[in-house]
Amino acid sequence: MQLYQNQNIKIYNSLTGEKEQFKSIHEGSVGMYVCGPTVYSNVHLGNVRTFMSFDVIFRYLKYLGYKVRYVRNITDAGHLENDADVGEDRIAKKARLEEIEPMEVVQRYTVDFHNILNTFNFLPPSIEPTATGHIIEQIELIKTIIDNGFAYEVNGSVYFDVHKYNESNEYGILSKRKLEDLIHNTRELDGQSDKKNPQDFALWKKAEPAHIMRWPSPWSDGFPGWHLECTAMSTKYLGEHFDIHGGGMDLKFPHHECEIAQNQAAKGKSPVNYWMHANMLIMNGKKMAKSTGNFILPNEIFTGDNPHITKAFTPSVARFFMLQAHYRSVLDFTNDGLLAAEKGYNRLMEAVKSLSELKISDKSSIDINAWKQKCFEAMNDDFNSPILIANLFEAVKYINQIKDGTVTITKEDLETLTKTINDFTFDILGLKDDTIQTNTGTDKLSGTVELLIKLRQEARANKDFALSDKIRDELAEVGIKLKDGKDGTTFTTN
RNA sequence: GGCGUCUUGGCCGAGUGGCUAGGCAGAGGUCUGCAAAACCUUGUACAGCGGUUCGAAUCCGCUAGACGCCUCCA
Repeated sequence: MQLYQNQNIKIYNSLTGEKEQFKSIHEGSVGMYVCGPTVYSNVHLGNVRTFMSFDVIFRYLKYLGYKVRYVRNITDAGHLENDADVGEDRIAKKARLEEIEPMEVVQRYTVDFHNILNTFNFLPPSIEPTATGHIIEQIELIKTIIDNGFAYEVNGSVYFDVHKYNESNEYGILSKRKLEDLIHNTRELDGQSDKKNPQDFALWKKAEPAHIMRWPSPWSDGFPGWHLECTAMSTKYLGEHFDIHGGGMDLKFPHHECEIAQNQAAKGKSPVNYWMHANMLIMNGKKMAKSTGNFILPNEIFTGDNPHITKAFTPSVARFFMLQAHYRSVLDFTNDGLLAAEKGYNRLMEAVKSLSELKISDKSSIDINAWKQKCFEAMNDDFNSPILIANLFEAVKYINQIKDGTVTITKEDLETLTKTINDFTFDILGLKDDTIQTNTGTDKLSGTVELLIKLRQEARANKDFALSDKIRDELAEVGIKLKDGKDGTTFTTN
């Protein structure tokens, strides 16, 4: 008996606009595809938030006992900077600017991406396929779409015929757009496009002579269209029809819309049961943009080296901060928000650490099993991590009250509490305890401060408060804070 | 211009047609030589205007504002 058999998960499906009961296609298994990054620059903090949302979803589904195959791709083939028919591909552009090979660009930023995600304690996906590793699959897919009459070749390039597709299918079904509206609102092109209609999108592009990333195909030496890779790779690893497809809100149109169209055109079926879209991360109330300076790199959070924050924050604090907001809400990244999150996070960690010291009683005055079920229900309700965190703080209060003796707990309930809070905090939310370690007496600084603490203790015993306060204040000046607790004095550095 | 989302107390941020979200800050208290820390208790709310309803912050309409997409983006 797996946990998931007792839990009713509801997922907000972007396709229908409603929360729906989750039921996997194959009993006990879940296939989930998430659009990964294009590796042409350092990973954006907004990317981190999106992938974090799906990391938590992945963790929860696994925790419930599902066998989850989580596929997240790396887009390493260059794609054009715009959907008009011209422009440079972004990886090639970066390669030119930095005077390195396109594949060096790809390698550099793939490594950066993995480093940052590791720092944030992400679980690796089950499969992380690359676009350039699936050129053959993409070419085969194009052939099928051409054979089915939904694509045409012009001058070595192949385009998806959106108008033709719309006659028998619904282009815009996901993003709630109408083709006629799109036609009216499309900006004028310069007339140099090979497309029949501006709404058509490229499945294959013939490469200009200077273009380095190129592959042979029946139509030309060229490269695949951006939307195609996800269709090819999701189909290869999850099948023509799978459970969950996720990504950032901004991918809804045109990217995911085109994926649906490609799948319908090639296989005659909609690819996905549940479409999930994570909302945007903004900063100080505005869109993050390098150009305006309203921008922060993930790494700068850990070093504090950015004008928008006043200090460094640990990865878990940043993670905790993000998970305090629901994945479908816009989240405003601010220094004050981080500061508040840090305090809350520390309080949670302190409580978790003190679980082993709690005294047990014959009776419990609190209902731990009801509390535990509330934790599950929070996650069952469209992966509501903020509600889960609120529940965790309810447990923090219990823990402190048990310490105070105003609440009692039995041995069995304490075991349930301990397991549940640990599972949800660390396994499901993916937090780590990276609170500042108090002294352990293992290094020279600790030994020295321990000595001062002892001297202060003696001064206090002798009522020499002038000396004891001097020790405390001057240590504080060099950044060592003393904390007087019930079991003696500890210190923290900053 | 088109499409869509959102507007909650000092700040962040959940949620529901009638019942405490939670965190941070503030206030009161416990502890302390004093403080800090820690812990306990606790006030303040649903953008504005109409409507539906026995009852709406929660549903509908209008107004104002914010954001996103429509062009590469998670």
